[in-house]
Amino acid sequence: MKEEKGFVKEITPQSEDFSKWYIDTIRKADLMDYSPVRGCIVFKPDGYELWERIQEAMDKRFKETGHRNAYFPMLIPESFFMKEKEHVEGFNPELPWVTEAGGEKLEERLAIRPTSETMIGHMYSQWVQSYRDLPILVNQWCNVFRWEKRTMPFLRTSEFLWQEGHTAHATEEEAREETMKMLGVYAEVVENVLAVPVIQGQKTPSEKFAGARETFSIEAMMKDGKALQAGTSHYMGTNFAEAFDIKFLDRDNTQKFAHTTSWGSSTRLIGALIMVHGDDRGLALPPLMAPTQVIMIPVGPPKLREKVMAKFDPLFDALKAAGVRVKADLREETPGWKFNEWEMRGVPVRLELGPRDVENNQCVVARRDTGEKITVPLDDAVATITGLLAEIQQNMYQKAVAFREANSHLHVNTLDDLKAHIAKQEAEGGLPGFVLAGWCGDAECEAKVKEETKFTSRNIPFTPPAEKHTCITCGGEAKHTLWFARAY
RNA sequence: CGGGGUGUGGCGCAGUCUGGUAGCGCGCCUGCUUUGGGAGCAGGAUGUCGCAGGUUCAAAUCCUGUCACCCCGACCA
Repeated sequence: MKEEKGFVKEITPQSEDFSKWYIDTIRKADLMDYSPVRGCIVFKPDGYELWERIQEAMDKRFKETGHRNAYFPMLIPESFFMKEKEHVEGFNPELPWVTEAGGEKLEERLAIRPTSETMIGHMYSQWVQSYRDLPILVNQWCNVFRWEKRTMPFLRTSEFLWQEGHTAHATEEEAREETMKMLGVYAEVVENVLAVPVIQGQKTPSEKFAGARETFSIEAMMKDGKALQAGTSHYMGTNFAEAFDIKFLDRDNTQKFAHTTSWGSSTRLIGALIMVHGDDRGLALPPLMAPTQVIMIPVGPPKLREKVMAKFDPLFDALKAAGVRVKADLREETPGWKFNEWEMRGVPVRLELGPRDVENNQCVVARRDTGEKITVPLDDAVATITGLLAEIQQNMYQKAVAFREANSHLHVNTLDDLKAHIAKQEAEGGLPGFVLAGWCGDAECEAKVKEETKFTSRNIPFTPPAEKHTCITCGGEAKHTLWFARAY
């Protein structure tokens, strides 16, 4: 790896170097560009295509679970925010406002939506009269604005693209079921399509969504050992229904407030994808996500190119016919240059075909995840490659699981133990990673962990170890077992 | 908004202390030779040194002001 030529250097566990690697990688893979507006990014076609794959996968599951897409306005009247106290307090500091239009001052200023609970709550109140109008199962794909203090491409930008699902139900039971169902959809897509393993669990009260009764999240571990919240699902209870007057007449002829949920996942997932699979060669994409799954490169001197192309073109067509997203790189550059370029862009499989291969009726197949190169008879090429793509998808997921396990630490009993653990890892060049600890349920105990170690609570896993622990901070009885980590 | 740092061709930087009219690597363009892991040679193009003012015969360099961006904190999908 020649660094002076402008290529990425090896990942180091230190997050300082890691974020440099991250920025470098996404810039060289041509995924995004910075916009002239602070904290906003431009999605270039290669980056946007990753989002399209996520959208496609999510949308399919949403439809399968009975949801439909709709669209709500981007500008939200200030008075809407005032209706739910926690919600205003949570979002006010980061709202951009429209105060003037057509050269005249507006009588009520309008926020550019940071999320749509308020607007949708307002609309639902008009759509719901009877229990027969429920449930409402609606999702919206849109952009939102949050004027963040610190931004990082994809992970946290002032404007971002996301999906937000908003549902209203007649009963608490049904709404709770919906909340968990959609968390499950997130986990399934992120694990099976993005090949990113996640921990499902419940957020502590201090980390829950502003205005929610309960928040659930999926959390993933990045290659620098930090946690990334990759999706959230909220049970709102009747908080928003009461604030926006979403009432219905039930079977028993009484007025009741609806129970609502919301759930969201964003272009942040692209960041997760990069930070979980990338390596010293740049991006690495799981086949189900890769815009290009197979890159075909003819090799050998141009004099012999015609002979090579006689075998190259039919193979290209055969792969295409088999449903593989294949691309041919016929540029004049030297092969080595092209190999590196496509590795950096994360293409899972490279196929080389040269004069020697034509002679032996074979081709050379290289996989991005392991670097392994194999020779395959031309007749078997399509079957081998489709099989290989599935195998790479699996392997990348398994590798990510193994990485997370290796950097997860169970049974940290006290704050001193945690500090010793962090010091030890830092001294040895390891990653502090995730830590599982008991917690008494007191917000002050939780806050103290953050103050002293910068580890924040991630979530209470649904499947905690059976043995009970004491609270990491106060040593009292642990009501919950909690994942702690440094987080993005 | 507190603490620190940086602004020099498309990208990354040197030059600033000690003023003398701008340089390096990558990239880009042209030509020839190359092509199974980031090619070689030759030639070429690209800068009002963040902005404004000041000092000086002379400012990227010194002084004053200002803007922008980045990093560390508080906030967050």
